[in-house]
Amino acid sequence: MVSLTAPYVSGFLAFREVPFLLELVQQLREKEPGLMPQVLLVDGNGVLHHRGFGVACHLGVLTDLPCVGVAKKLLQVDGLENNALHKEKIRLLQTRGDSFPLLGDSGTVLGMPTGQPSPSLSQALRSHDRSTRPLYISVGHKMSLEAAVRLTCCCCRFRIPEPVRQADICSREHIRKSLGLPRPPTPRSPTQRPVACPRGDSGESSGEVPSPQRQADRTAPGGRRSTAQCQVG
DNA sequence: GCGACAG
DNA sequence: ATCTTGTCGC
Repeated sequence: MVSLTAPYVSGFLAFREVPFLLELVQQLREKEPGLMPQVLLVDGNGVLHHRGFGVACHLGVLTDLPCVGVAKKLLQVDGLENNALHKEKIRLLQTRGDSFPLLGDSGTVLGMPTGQPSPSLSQALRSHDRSTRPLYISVGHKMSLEAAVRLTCCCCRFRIPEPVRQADICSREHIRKSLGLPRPPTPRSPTQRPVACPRGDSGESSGEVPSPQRQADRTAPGGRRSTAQCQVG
């Protein structure tokens, strides 16, 4: 268990969570180097960020590991807006793997279309056939956007890539146990449905690095969870 | 009152 | 993130 002290401030997520994530990676390096992931899926943004340096970049630099930013909501920066046009583009994402580029005003680019070469850095991705809401993938560290999008999609059994999802589930369970709280009901959300995985290739292997976090303010809202993950390409 | 708001 | 309410699919 850890206790987060820094408050959550949009644009400064890394300053709240990175110290704990970094500590976990370092512990892994020291105690279980064989389990060191080749890449981290980070719950948050990479270069899709106010200053082009979100938590996925932050963690990537500090760990020297390839990192992918996997956000569940669009961070509206650099002119990017979750407006009608954006929603229409989302609507046009038909199947798993479909994506479109997120182009910021700065021209510096934050995204590009799947498969097409361009200096883009982030994309809205339909991660699952049965999920309407996209994921917002951005380069974190040492990875191309194309690879980041493909990897993320390959990790999705449901909307949220399994490494992130499992870290989330496991950390919540850990907190629940440690607090002796009653079981939260299993919500039948209209969002996620059990469907098939991407591919059934033989050479599959994936490790998981749950990174539980928490905060312990009495009245303050915001029980925390996990973030980083790994996956073999 | 309204929009923003990674987690 | 968390919380509610409502809908739909299995």
